[in-house]
Amino acid sequence: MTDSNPNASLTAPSIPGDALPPVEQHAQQYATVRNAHETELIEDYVELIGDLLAHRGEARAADIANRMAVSQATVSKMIRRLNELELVTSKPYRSLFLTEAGQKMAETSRARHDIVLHFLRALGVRDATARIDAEGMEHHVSDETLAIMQRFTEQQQNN
Amino acid sequence: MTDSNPNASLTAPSIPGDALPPVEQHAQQYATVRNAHETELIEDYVELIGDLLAHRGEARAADIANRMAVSQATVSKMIRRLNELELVTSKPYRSLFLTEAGQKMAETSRARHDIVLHFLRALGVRDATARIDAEGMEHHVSDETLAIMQRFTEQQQNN
DNA sequence: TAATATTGTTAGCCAAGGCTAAACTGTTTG
DNA sequence: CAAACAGTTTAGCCTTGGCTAACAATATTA
Ligand SMILES: [Mn+2]
Ligand SMILES: [Mn+2]
Ligand SMILES: [Mn+2]
Ligand SMILES: [Mn+2]
Repeated sequence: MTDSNPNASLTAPSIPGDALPPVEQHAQQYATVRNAHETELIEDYVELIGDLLAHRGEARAADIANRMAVSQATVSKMIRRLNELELVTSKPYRSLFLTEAGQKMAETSRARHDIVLHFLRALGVRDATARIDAEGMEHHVSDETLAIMQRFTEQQQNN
Repeated sequence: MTDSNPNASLTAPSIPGDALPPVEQHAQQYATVRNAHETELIEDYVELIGDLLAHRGEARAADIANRMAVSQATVSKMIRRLNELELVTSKPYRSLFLTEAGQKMAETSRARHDIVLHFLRALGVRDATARIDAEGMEHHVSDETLAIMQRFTEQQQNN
């Protein structure tokens, strides 16, 4: 620390706000986020495949590419990975289907997604905004928070 | 679609739930999330550096590595990138400092983070859980939702 | 002050998730 | 039924964000 510290205004915290959390707790925050990032794309794919099967009767790679706004090549590579994870089954040039595990993941993800979306709407967020926010938030909401969101939404509807 | 469709239960949607959003809107959801992912780690670093400067007077690479639970090498590489983006200034083996742009980003990110954290606590989420959830959620909350969260928290406190 | 401990950097590796271009398969249609 | 079109796959590239191991610089302390 020199006298020419260019952030002088930050070095003497007159009003330091919340203190920093303990190192271990702080590290846990970031670690949990990194962890979520590893699985979230997988969940989005599986959830979308489930939705396409439910609403359209089939899930084609081209639909996924369009709905996600990524290239078909990207989808193709991801499908290979979903296959390796035994979440989907696929025959070349045919519709995708979900394995047991895939169906389970799709249901769980869809349920979580819906709770977050409905919560945001109950809060007063416009539908289009709520959909965008929910798509990202869903992967970072703990079970505890999820339960609270669900209760909140239900109470809102009983008023 | 063959007769041996293993997801038969999903192909005739008796209760199809919400319909799929229009393709363009759906694509926008995923695109917004991908976009957030590009900047969120940068924001976390800058925000943490600002916090360390405010609360500790200096921001060392080792502190960041400890608080984020990543290796020093990872931090070192990231600092180079923050330097290239002109968000931080650094001399070898010395504390980091934020540029003007860095300070601005730190403030914005911190403010957003706090609004989400305080909102979750106001909702009734336990502090430790709220901190973990906020760390991920903050990057996926629109300005619209953020404003609503802030209003909710204030009203909660006036009761 | 010399030895040791701490801190920071660099090099080289990996996986994930994007992309384009090119090849291949299946479907539709003149 | 052949040609054109649409859908799918593959190959090869890129960036991000992790990692470990080896090395360099600074700080501490015997
Ligand atoms: Mn989802
Ligand atoms: Mn999502
Ligand atoms: Mn933050
Ligand atoms: Mn964060």
